[in-house]
Amino acid sequence: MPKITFNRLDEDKKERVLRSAIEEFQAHGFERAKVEEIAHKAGVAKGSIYQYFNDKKELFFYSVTWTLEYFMKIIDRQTPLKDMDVYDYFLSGSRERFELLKREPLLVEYSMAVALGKYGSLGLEAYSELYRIGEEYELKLIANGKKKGTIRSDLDDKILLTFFQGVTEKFNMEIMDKAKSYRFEPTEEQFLEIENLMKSMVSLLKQGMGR
Amino acid sequence: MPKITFNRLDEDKKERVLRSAIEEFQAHGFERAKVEEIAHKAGVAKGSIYQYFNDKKELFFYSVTWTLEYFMKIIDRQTPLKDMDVYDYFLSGSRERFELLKREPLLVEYSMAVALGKYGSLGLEAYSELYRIGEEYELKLIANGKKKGTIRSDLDDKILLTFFQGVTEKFNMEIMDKAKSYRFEPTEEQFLEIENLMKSMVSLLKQGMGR
Amino acid sequence: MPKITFNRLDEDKKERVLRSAIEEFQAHGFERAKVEEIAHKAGVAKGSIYQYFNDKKELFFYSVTWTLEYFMKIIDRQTPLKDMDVYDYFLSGSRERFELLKREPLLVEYSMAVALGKYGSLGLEAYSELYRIGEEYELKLIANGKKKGTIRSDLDDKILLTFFQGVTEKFNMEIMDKAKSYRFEPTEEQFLEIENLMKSMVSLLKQGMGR
Amino acid sequence: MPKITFNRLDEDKKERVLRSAIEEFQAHGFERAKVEEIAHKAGVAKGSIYQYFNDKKELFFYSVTWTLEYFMKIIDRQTPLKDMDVYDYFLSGSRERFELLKREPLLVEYSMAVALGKYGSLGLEAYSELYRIGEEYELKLIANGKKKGTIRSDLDDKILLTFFQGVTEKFNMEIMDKAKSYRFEPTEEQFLEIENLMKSMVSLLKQGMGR
DNA sequence: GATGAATGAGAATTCATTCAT
DNA sequence: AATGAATGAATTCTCATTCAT
Repeated sequence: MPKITFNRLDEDKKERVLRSAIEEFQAHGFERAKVEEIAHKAGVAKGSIYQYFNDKKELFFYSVTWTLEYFMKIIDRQTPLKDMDVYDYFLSGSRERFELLKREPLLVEYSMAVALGKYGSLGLEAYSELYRIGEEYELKLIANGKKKGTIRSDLDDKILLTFFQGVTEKFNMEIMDKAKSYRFEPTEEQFLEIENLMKSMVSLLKQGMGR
Repeated sequence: MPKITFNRLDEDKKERVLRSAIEEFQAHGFERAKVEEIAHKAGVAKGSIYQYFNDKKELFFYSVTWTLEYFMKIIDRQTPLKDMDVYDYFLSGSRERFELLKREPLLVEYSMAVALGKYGSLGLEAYSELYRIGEEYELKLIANGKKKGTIRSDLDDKILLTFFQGVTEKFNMEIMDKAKSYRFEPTEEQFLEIENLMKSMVSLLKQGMGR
Repeated sequence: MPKITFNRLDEDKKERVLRSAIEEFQAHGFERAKVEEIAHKAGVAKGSIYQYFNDKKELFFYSVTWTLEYFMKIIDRQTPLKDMDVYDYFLSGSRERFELLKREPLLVEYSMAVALGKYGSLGLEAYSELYRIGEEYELKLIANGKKKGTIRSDLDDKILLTFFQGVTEKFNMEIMDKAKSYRFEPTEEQFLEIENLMKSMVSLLKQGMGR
Repeated sequence: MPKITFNRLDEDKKERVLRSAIEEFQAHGFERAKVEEIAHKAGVAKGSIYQYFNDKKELFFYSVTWTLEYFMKIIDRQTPLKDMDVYDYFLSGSRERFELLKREPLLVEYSMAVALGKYGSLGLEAYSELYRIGEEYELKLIANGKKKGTIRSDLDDKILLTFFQGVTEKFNMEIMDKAKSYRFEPTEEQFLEIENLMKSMVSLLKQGMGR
């Protein structure tokens, strides 16, 4: 969706532009984010932004897409997932996210913000595809769980999914908040707090969904 | 927080102004909401808005406050709550919200949007007080539950709260979505679907948190 | 120039309105002075101001006129002046102004501000008449002085007037500044400082203009 | 104090903008001066003004600063001044000002207006520094005069300064008024009138301050 | 391709003045 | 006569986007 000009740029500049955009969007929201400021932070001229993208909206969309693709690559690499247990899925996801958060706080927060609808319809549009994929996958896990007998079968799959999502979303946000406050050099103690949080949640999930 | 002039207005006009504002904010977000449009919808002159509020931001804040107070009054009236069970609390809350949604879809959606952070820091500021109150209350219910033996005591109260909130928030949004799509004249069947949703969730909550 | 309505008011209210106006004009200048604020300070409704005056400009003009008339009355009462010496005139004027300043700092400062052109063409218009009268009088004194031999006759009357005005204006401002800083209860010492200032100036005037 | 953008402009455009601003401010005062009009006169777009300055106030400040700096350069060039006599100082200053007035009536009038407080606190702020410098210099001349015996020593330096300033300010305004009315092509006769005015004033100053 | 100055549509805000009660 | 809510013209300021260099 960016113009060809953008693709021809060297990776470094591309990344600078996108990260500047994300920082600015996160800091001020879409409307109040200034193209000039984005350009400045990226070390390029304001006009250049318009050589790369048709308009601010397109830059926003692409910054979201880019972020999600970044995660997809990582997640793809990390999760063989076939026949994984829902609980393990959740656990592994959280652990990854925690690691990721230390490495890429900006991107993690950005994707969360978009996912939670903080950018309104704009963000959801860009996000919807990924969302659908994740949901599909989770439903598969739930179906598997039922078959294997690790998940109660008296409730509808959709309902179990809602439950699962509710718990994991909230929990992930909690972890993010914690991790953010530890930001630089999380101590062993803090790491354990996070671990504990995750285990408790799995316990709740398991007990709630289990038969 | 509005100017005295606003308070002296007759109820009808006050409400028209606030509802117009809420509609506009919901439709376009804070930044893109136009004061002129709000005034027009309310049937007053643009300048009048500035006789009532110092600026757009103040109008926004007050529209949120007003919405929340509207709910508080209703909820106060409906919930004696002393020694209520967490599960019942949730159930009763949801039922109320469902009723409310039919009566006041605009306000319910608005408060949800604010609560979920869709208006960014702006909204959270206005909302934070109410949020704290709700949380406190829920913590009390959890503590009670533990004493009475209806809630497992191997987990921290804070963690149980996170679980509780995660499930209920998601669930409420689901209910809202359903209700919105039925909007006018929900059939018996649809009503049952909602009922079922609520019961399932209580079951999940109970099993997850119960001992 | 005010409407009949204004003249029918009791003295107290008239004065409150005018003084409020003057305060506001002095504090913020004509453009930024708010009619609402003037009304509020005077304890009347904004609309009432428009029952008294056609518009803000008229209120301003009248406040200037009123101030000048206030001074005229006092000066008339105090100066029999026939055949007075220029130096005595100056001295007496200054002394009066000093006394006045303690009693009516607002009005004195206001008239000075108007006279010095701080209200632009607006103020000068209202002031011009009084200015002409004062100048005429001073020219007469100068002519007298020449006849009596107390003023050098090698210079033009107009030039001597310019000199006289330059010195007295500056000097009066100096006195005003001093007096303002002493505002409440000027001590004996401070009074002497003012006295000294006045005498020095007369000496300079006398020596400069004298033969 | 202007933004970098302004500094990068070519001299011609910079000057057009500043002169337009000054014209507009002089014609209508700060409050009623319209940014749009300034831009129009300068032949640039309204928005451009805001690329150059943060707001109208900043434009005003800079227009004053620029004017004063313009004079400083000229005056620096013209006055070696070491050990100059107060009277000569005055005379030279006036002559310069007269010349300047023919060349730059707009700037001279503007600086006078600012100096005389016609722009209220706004203008004085920008002007105060220069004012202090001038005053300091004049005090030095007075002290010198006393030492050399050309100035009476029975009066305080500060008082003599006040006298000096009062006379020169008024006189300069008189010269300005005259010059303005002759504007283009002052005849020999008119020039003599001005000369005469200056000489008379020096005589008055000398006699007043001399021993 | 890069740059950054120029543009102007668009929105918020102000406040003198009007006018119904 | 008094009041104060209503009005909208007028102005400042913002910033995405264009375009000449």
